[in-house]
Amino acid sequence: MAASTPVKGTHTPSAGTGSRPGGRSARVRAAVHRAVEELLAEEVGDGLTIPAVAARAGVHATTLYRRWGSVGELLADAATSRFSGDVVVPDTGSLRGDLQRWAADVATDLADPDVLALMRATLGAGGEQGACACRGDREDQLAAMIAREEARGGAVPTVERAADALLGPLYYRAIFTGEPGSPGWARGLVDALLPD
Amino acid sequence: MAASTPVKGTHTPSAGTGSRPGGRSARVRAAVHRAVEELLAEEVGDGLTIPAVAARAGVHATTLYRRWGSVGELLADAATSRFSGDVVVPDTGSLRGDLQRWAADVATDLADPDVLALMRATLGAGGEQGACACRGDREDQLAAMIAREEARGGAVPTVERAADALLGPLYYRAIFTGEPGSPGWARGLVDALLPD
DNA sequence: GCACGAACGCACAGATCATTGCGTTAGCTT
DNA sequence: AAGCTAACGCAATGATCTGTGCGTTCGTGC
Repeated sequence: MAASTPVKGTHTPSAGTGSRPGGRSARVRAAVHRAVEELLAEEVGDGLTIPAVAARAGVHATTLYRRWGSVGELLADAATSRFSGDVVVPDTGSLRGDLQRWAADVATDLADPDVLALMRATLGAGGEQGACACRGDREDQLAAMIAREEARGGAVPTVERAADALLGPLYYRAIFTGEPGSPGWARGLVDALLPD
Repeated sequence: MAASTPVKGTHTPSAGTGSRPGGRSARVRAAVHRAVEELLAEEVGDGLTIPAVAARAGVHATTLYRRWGSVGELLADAATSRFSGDVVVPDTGSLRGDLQRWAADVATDLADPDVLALMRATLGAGGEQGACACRGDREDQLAAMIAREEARGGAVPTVERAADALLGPLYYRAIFTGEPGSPGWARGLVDALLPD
């Protein structure tokens, strides 16, 4: 590993489903993802290794080495699977209502210690790719709500500004401080963003 | 490591200077910290191991195992050392000026890929302790600037609100998106926080 | 200067991880 | 229903990491 990363090119790195989405592959993938979350919840944190995950999942370690190659890619895959489609975009009729509801949902999600552990581990081992996986499609959801309000003819902030004012504090609190924000606090962020 | 963490209690975990702050210990500590940053800059990322750090620092691996015990504590220590006292609190005479200057400095600091790699690795392996180490004393600096303005008799936001509006976006962009914010963008955050 | 003790270097051993080759199972195709 | 092939289980092996005991070096206090 010191000299140069060997550029292993032919195992499905992040696709996951592969070319054969059939029963067994999907079953193994689900079991592995669950094992990752369970082990991280038990604060093994540092020493999350391929053999440990394999043992917990009831799968041979060889399979993990072949399908994912490293804990970094494994965590990135698990994070992608966990953070996609877990929060639905609300539709309350007003931008403020949508954002408040959505921010509260995100805050609740980020308050889960298991989610936090998964995010931290993914950030550490997954590098750039893993970091983006933790965002999931939340910027897209934000953009969707703003676009809908704009279609209604309302005054809207830019997506960038909204991400700064909402996702920034939400993720910062969850990751860097011991205490993640409450849903009520998250709704307050929306009030700070939108003009009174 | 599967059974139970052995509760090693008697090595200085995060103090660093220890009971003998003399020449050699400090020299070793500095060399190790530099080695950590160098290795992380070379995107070893995942496989940052004690032996690798030791070899790079020109120190025996035994020393690292004894002083730090694990990569998590080592990274937390390195992060503490790196993120303490690197940004000075400006004094421009106005809160807006102070915050703009300070936010721009933080943004510049967070734009360094080496700093990013150190933060990501620390978050992953250092757990809660490492995560807080990445904040350094930035909330304190924020509080200091706000307290000074308050002593001048100006209207000030709460420290909590300022952290949400400034540190949140700054850290979120740096960690979760590929592109860290520019100093100009950081100054814009201050304008969004303070009333016109 | 001199003694004391903490921190380090060294060599060794146990454990765990990473990787490969081959046989077997199970899902897809016709 | 039968063949084909991807994906998995299994066992073995080399590499790397983790931890320990002992002698040595260097910083600190007298």
